[in-house]
Amino acid sequence: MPKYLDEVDAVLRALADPTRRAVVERLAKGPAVVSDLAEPFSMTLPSLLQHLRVLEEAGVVMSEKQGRVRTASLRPGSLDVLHLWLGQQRTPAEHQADRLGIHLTRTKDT
Amino acid sequence: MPKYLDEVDAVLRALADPTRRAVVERLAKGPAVVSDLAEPFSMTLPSLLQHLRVLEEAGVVMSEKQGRVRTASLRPGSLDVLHLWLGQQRTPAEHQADRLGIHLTRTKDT
DNA sequence: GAGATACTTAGGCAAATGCCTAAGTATCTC
DNA sequence: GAGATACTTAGGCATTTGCCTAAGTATCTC
Repeated sequence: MPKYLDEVDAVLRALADPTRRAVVERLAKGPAVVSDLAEPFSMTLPSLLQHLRVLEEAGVVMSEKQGRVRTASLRPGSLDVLHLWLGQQRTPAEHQADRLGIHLTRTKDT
Repeated sequence: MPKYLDEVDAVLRALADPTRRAVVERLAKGPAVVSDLAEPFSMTLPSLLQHLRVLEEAGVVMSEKQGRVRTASLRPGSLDVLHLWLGQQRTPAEHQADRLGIHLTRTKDT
């Protein structure tokens, strides 16, 4: 697997979990201290920290400890690889639609 | 979890697996018959079919059976929700950069 | 209609994942 | 420096995931 695809893999794995996405959504609004980050979840601190570690290893989140407090934040641009990958998975029909400026609406009944 | 987030969840879960991403990459080039789809993978047909089912349930792939042959294809626009979600996870700094037309390069040593 | 094809279903199993409790360790506060 | 804080590490456990083999079922081909 090429180097950039490893990154896509790590990022997608990280984002595949709802808890981790919630963390990302929270951090998109700005940095947060670990305990504050954990507060809204019905989950123990160690569990949430594990999620945070996954996000960090995927390069999506970074964190720094000052004293006994660890502050986490989103790593800017870390999700760009996903946009890139997604862009490559467009069907010929979609490329065609792009050229015509048409927006295809999906038909999915749920 | 709001309705659209369920979709994000399903799509991200589906794309979190390398085999399933490879299938998507293949289908981005055009529809394919199940057995042809399975051929490049060192995996039994039933295993690959399971992946295909996950992709279908996530709405990323659709398939149709004619006779004894099932043809799978990407469902156009199914990945749009991801673009949408990704767009919402931009940091204030990134929004700022957008306005200035600056492309942030990530510093990651590996 | 007998055999080959192309899936499909069912069941099982090992490894990965997500979560928890319990017990640290390092700082901070008084 | 004693107790409170804020993580951190370690270990365990149930569920989910990804994969397999074996045994169907529905076409197609001759």
